[in-house]
Amino acid sequence: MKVSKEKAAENRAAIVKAAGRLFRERGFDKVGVAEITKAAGLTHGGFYGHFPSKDALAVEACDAAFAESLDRLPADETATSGALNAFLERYLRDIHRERPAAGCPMSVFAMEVARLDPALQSRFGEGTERFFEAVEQRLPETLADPAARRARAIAIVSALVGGMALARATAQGAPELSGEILAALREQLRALVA
Amino acid sequence: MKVSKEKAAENRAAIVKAAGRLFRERGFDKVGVAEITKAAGLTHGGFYGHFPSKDALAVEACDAAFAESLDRLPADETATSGALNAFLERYLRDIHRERPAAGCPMSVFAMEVARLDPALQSRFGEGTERFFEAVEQRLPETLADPAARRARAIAIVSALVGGMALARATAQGAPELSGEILAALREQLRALVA
DNA sequence: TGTACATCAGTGAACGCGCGTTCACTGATGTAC
DNA sequence: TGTACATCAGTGAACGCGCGTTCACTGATGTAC
Repeated sequence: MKVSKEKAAENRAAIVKAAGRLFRERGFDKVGVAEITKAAGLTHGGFYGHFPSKDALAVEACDAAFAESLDRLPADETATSGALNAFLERYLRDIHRERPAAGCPMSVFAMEVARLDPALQSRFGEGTERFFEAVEQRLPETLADPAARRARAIAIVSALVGGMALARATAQGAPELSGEILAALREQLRALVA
Repeated sequence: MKVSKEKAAENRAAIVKAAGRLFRERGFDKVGVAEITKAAGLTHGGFYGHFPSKDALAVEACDAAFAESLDRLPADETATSGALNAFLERYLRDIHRERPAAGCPMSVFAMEVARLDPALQSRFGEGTERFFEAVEQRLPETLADPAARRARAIAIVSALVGGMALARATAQGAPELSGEILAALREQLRALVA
């Protein structure tokens, strides 16, 4: 049955939101269109009235996940190592490891993006670039050389993404190691921010 | 038709080898049993005479990939920053980004392992631990504190894994960024090894 | 050493299942008068 | 404002495809005599 334009827009947004959560939790391939629409309170048939394909939804869901994740960076962009440190601590918390569904898209998608839709790849690249820039802007002014600041930001984000991926990969099979990875990064990255 | 025991063992090894290559290239879910056995010069029907399931093959293929990758670390375990630096440079080369099929298993599997077979998860954890230890042993003796050495090794490996994942994810959609990531890590990690 | 036969590695058709996508249909919405 | 009707968001059955797994069969191997 038809539904008001307003309600239809809400339904579309609910699909994107559910997809963002489920894709991050289980990966693009392990979540079906039927499950996503069901999580949004709909049936799968109407999906293609909103999106041309599952891949197109993936692009929007990835974009939304990046936007959500960037919003978690300390709001003020002044170069205070304290604020950036707080962000790193938060990124490396157990809760982030256990709830990828609400977490950083790079730490869950990076390794499958290379094999997915080219449109998704360029959006992912844009999101990654914004992440690098955001971290670079928040590095303390002690690091004066612009090239070094940029490289430092890239190294920090790489360590966050790789560390979180390894911590999740070992969370069940080697829980102590998993916790140790997060602790080691909290400690070592402090030195790179200060 | 039956085949000699020797030939059968060769066939089994060929399946593991092909799986190691194909899984790393395209991911566990995107490569079928039929394609793997075909790459090994066989048909899919005989597969279950060698392995109880596709998951069981994945465990062996992952193990083999770790062994292969650890062999690439500088052979002598003395603490020479030069040898470790050479390994990092090699890890971060373009050729490694372009040929995941022969590369580090962590940089391709880490993000999907958490959703796969528990047996695979513990093997992956063991491989990761061996990687950390290998890097730690090769850190220069300037870093005396054992806890700091261990944390440093974990941070370095995390940055390698995350950086390679991000470089691959952006290789098509943002090629300049992809190259910049590898260059930044080569530069920044030098400081962490020295 | 030579022969007969049981074993079993490998073959290829088939099964069952899940998933992305399509489509005829439904009935509330929102517009034209 | 009220009524008739065209639109179209959403439904649920169905299609086609690929994949993991099974199984009856084949024929070379390797053993027993």
